[in-house]
Amino acid sequence: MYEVFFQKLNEVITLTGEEETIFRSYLLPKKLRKKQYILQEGDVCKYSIFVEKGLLRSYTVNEKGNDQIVQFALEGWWISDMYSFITGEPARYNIDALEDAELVLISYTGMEELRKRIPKFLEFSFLQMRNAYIAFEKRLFGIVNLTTEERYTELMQRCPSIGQRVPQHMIASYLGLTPETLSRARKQMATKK
Amino acid sequence: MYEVFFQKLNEVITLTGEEETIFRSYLLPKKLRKKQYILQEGDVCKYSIFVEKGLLRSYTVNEKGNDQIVQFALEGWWISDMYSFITGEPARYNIDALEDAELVLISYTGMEELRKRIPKFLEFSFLQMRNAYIAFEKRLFGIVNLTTEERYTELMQRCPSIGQRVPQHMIASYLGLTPETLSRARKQMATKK
DNA sequence: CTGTTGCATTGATTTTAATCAACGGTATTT
DNA sequence: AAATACCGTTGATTAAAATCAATGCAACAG
Repeated sequence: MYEVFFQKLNEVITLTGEEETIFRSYLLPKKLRKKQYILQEGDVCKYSIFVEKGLLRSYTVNEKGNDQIVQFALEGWWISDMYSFITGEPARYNIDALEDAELVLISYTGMEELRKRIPKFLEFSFLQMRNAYIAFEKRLFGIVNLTTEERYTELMQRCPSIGQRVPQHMIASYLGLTPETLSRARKQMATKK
Repeated sequence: MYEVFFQKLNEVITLTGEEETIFRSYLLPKKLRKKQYILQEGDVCKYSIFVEKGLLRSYTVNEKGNDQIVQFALEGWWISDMYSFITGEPARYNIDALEDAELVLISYTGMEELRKRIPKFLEFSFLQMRNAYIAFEKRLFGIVNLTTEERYTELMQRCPSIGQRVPQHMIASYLGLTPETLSRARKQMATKK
């Protein structure tokens, strides 16, 4: 159990057997069926979520009733409403499963205790957060500086599996486009080549 | 010296006198005149930069020759090209002073050693990174979900001093707008009220 | 098998912001 | 003090994407 989880952890830090035992006592397994929520807007985000298997997304519903996808999370990725998680305020995002999924949950206090009890995990958390920060920075850069087509191809190169596993209109939403615009952009790209 | 720096640090963690001494040995003071660069696109970002005084910005120049402002940094804020800083690759951003500034620089290895020698600083770095992450998340949310006017007012509320200290066309750039569009939006808002 | 639902595509129209261009005011420089 | 650069505003035009609407297709449920 928790194979992917510990594999990912061990890519960055090396846990002793004892540490791993401590770790396991904080982990909560959770299975999620397609379309099920793990977090709904307005609830407090109690857990930091690690995806062992499957595919999740976080999104908001805008005033017109459209989903605005904030993030996808494949196997080995983390997802949460970070702001709600650390402040305890109601979440602004929904998180649900786009495919049946197996998750590993860690509570806020669980995370705090783990960082205290296993200093290596504090280091992991720092590096993890730094990577997440850089990813956001890149995404922001892309939104400001790249064209629709460039943004789409960038995503497809970075995460080809997203293209296969997620319907196109959700990719459009993630890129901040309407489905129609993405469809036309793809057509453009196909004919250009 | 380094008053603001240690003040900010002590808001989060408490350093002993000895730790502060260690810290000081890693700090590099630097004064910057208005319009001077501390980092230019293509160079490697060698330092994590803390602003003691003054105002910096990071930006890219797009293919049309316009500045695209990524970030402002007021007193007490950190700024760098994080990606270049941790990978050693050439920076994609320029960083320069919008006002005469006093900075505190820490090198990459300096940061690493500090995190090792002073575990509290690792904790600080984690929390700092987490806040930066959340700030980015919010900004991305704003770009996707808020109108031009909402984004502008949000920024002005969050950072009123930016409005006083930064010319409007730079704020437009930060918000991802042309100066003309921001000017018109402001007019709109004024008449609406 | 048949009706329903979700999805991608395409066309026509509207909306929004970018672009191009000009003007007046202010600050800076020499 | 005169010249210059910088800045914000405004108007006219263009370009890009959103919106509205319709169609075809595939998967799925009853």
